[in-house]
Amino acid sequence: MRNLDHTFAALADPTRRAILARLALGETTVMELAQPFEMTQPAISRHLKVLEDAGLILRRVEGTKRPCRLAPDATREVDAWLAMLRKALSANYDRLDGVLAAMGPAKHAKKRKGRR
Amino acid sequence: MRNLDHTFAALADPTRRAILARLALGETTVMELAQPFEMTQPAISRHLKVLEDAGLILRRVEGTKRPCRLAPDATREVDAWLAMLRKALSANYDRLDGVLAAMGPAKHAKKRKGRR
DNA sequence: TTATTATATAATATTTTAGTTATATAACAA
DNA sequence: TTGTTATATAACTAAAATATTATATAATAA
Repeated sequence: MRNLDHTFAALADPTRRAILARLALGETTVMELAQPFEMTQPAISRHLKVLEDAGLILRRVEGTKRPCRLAPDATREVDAWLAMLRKALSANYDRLDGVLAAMGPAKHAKKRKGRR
Repeated sequence: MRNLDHTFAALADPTRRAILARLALGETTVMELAQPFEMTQPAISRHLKVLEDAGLILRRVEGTKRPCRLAPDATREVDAWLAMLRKALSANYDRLDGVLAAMGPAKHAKKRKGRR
């Protein structure tokens, strides 16, 4: 799951998320991406490399430009992993639900030693 | 969106994802969490703090123990953000679909200057 | 050819992260 | 009270990430 590391890490940076949000509107060049940020062009190039390595964007060559776009299956792995968590959460919720139902009202004091 | 930073960053570490996967099975203590890892207890405590700050887990006090569990709405913000991306991706896909349909077969050479 | 444009890469400084050991604290057991 | 258990915190180190400036490269324009 080495790649989940990269993908989540790539998503953890606000500049990179902003870049992705911009790319959600469609393909653009590096310069165009860099413009709204108070950051040098090399910094943006590095961010793009991180996004590319994470599998979040694709780049093609067009003359001297390198237009970027979202990778079609960008969030697939991440989605799968989060789905696991969500499933666990709803399972836990159901379990709690069952426990509460089984206990009925006002039968809360169980054998646990501590306070609650 | 400061918190998205924290949540994604927390998810970027394999140890922390393993901890979450373990918690998906149910609440446990710090020691129990630490056991499968080749890592000291303080290291695990720090990971737990990161997860807590990211809103991914909750902790309660039970005597000398601090049982952890998944936060019920752990992935909510993250899910929302990723949903935005997915939506954009499918929109882009539909758009491409439309373009291809409009072009019909074998009418690919458009006005763009470069090779393709 | 030479200049310009769009982008990448290298060297470097700064900050952040992740781990370690040592130590503190609070609850429990004896 | 004293020792033990479960966990947290501090001090520190090492490694990784982020940004900067300076420079390289490759395509286009003149």
